[in-house]
Amino acid sequence: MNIRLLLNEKVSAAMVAAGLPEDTNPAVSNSTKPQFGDYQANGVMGAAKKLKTNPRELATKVVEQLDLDGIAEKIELAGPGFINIHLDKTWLANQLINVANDNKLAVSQRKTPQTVVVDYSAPNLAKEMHVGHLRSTIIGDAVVRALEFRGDKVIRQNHMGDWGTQFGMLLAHLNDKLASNEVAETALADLENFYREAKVRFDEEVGFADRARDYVVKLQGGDPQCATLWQQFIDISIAHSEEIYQKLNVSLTRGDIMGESSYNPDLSNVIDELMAQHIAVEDQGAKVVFINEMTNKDGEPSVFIVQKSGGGYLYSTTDLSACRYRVGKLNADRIIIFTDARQAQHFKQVEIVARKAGFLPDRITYDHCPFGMMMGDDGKPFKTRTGGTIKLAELLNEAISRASTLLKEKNPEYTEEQLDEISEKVGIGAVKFSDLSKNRTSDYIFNWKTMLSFEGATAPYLQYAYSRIQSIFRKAGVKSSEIISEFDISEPQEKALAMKLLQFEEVLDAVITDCTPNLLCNYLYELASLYMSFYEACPILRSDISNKVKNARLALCALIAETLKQGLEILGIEVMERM
RNA sequence: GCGCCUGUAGCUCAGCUGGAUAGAGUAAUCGGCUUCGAACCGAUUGGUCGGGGGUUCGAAUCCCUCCAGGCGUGCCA
Repeated sequence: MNIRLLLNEKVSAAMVAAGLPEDTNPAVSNSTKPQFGDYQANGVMGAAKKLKTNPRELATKVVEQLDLDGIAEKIELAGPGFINIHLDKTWLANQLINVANDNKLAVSQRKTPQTVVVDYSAPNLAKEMHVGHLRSTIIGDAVVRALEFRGDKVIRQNHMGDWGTQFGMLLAHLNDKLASNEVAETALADLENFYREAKVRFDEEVGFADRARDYVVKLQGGDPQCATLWQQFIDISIAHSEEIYQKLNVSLTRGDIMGESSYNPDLSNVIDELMAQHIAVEDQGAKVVFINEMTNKDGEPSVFIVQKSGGGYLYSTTDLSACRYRVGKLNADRIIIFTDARQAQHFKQVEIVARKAGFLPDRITYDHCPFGMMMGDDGKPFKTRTGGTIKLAELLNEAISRASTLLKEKNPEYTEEQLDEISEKVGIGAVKFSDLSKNRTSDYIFNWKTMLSFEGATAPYLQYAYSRIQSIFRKAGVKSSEIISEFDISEPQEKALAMKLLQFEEVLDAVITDCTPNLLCNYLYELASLYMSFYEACPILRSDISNKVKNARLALCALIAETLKQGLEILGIEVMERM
């Protein structure tokens, strides 16, 4: 059920009946103020401008044709030509019954499901996951779950960085460690440190850099000893990532890993095809594509290198191969890639070349969803005082520990076990929500305080709303599933909640179309906030409340709890009976 | 130099297919627990929407320009 779409259709029909062209946009949206009704249609004014007629008169004609019998209780004409729609309370109550009786909360399912390939997380296996990896991982995961909830077929792809040039350096260093009888697990216990050691040797030690480069060539050539070393490295790195995913409640599994190395056998084919089609040409010893659609710093066509002068391949080659694989083998209808904004130009180039080469037919959408870098308080790229980055594991543990402290204060009666379980849900939820609720395509500022806050517009606020509802059911001595779905919308708080509940699908659609989970965060916060106001204003279990009203309010509570739970589940945030 | 992104309340951010009086959280101040959980609710204070032009009935939103910041711009990913 998408009310906005329904009203859009109705107003559109009225516009056509009033003599307007069929493609006129009704522009129905939520009303900006309560006195302007629940929804408003603004399209008449734009149409009037085009036709050079009086908007007010045109709006009158459209309203005459507008048939919202049973849906709206009042349609008003206001200002220069706004059409304000006040929805009918009985109609709203009936819609709520549909939501209550549907296990998908009446969110309509795709009639023709799409196959959507979603590329996200993609940690670099050379390093431990740090706070910068948070965004791609959790935004991607939220979009994935939203797509699945709507009925699309999703194929997760974790495009792990397991094949870069830096691996030569890491392998050389690991080899030396093993030669001096160290065990791989011990050597790699601290990935960050291991990487730093290798980098220092690479920069300073005579001969090491050359050995590192040899390792790259050997690795890409399939040398067995290299492959063994590489595999040890990869296994430990992956285990680390999986630990983080589990803690973060992210749905990625080992089966979703399709690292850069997976495309290695196909890279030469990609080059052959590009050469055969004369899309790529040789230039200064390298194989490149000149892209006329974009320009470089000299105003000439931008250069897209697909093979280095030494014969090596680059991430451009890998991404082209990945594109071909996703279209050809995975049958993608849509490809979504989450990376930071620095790669925006790269993916634009990949798309242009892939389309030209026929790897990516026009019917397939290719969405690169960029997001900004994390900055420090000073607006400069984020670093800790010691110059490093904050490890993701460290941030998560800190969040859990702070939640635990708070929880102990508020509920001293909890057992250790309960404490651990709840503080993990609260702490992780807080971190995820604070990141997911931002929609920054540009850079954003990392802030311990807001990231670890449990008050205001945070995950704990939403979890608290859910727990409060469960508390009411306990007190009433009924289960939410036993409540008869009958609604009585009389108080303003109840109407506001009914409206909000019925907008769940609208929000999900927007999240899926634009890959913006922050809209879902906003929505759930508003829902919880409306519930808190309702909670204060409308008593439920008090003795002077009639059974009819009591039941209706409990039914409303049940729907709110379900929607909160489902919405948070899409964000990968858990709810609990008590907190 | 060129390209992309960004500039909204003290701080962190929504809002951006042009719509009516620009919203939250936080911080500050005040009020509310003998009544369904105060991680809450209510109220007040706080804005030249970076500056300047333009388009029009109407601009935070679209266009131009300037300023500031971030990123990218041929052999890293």
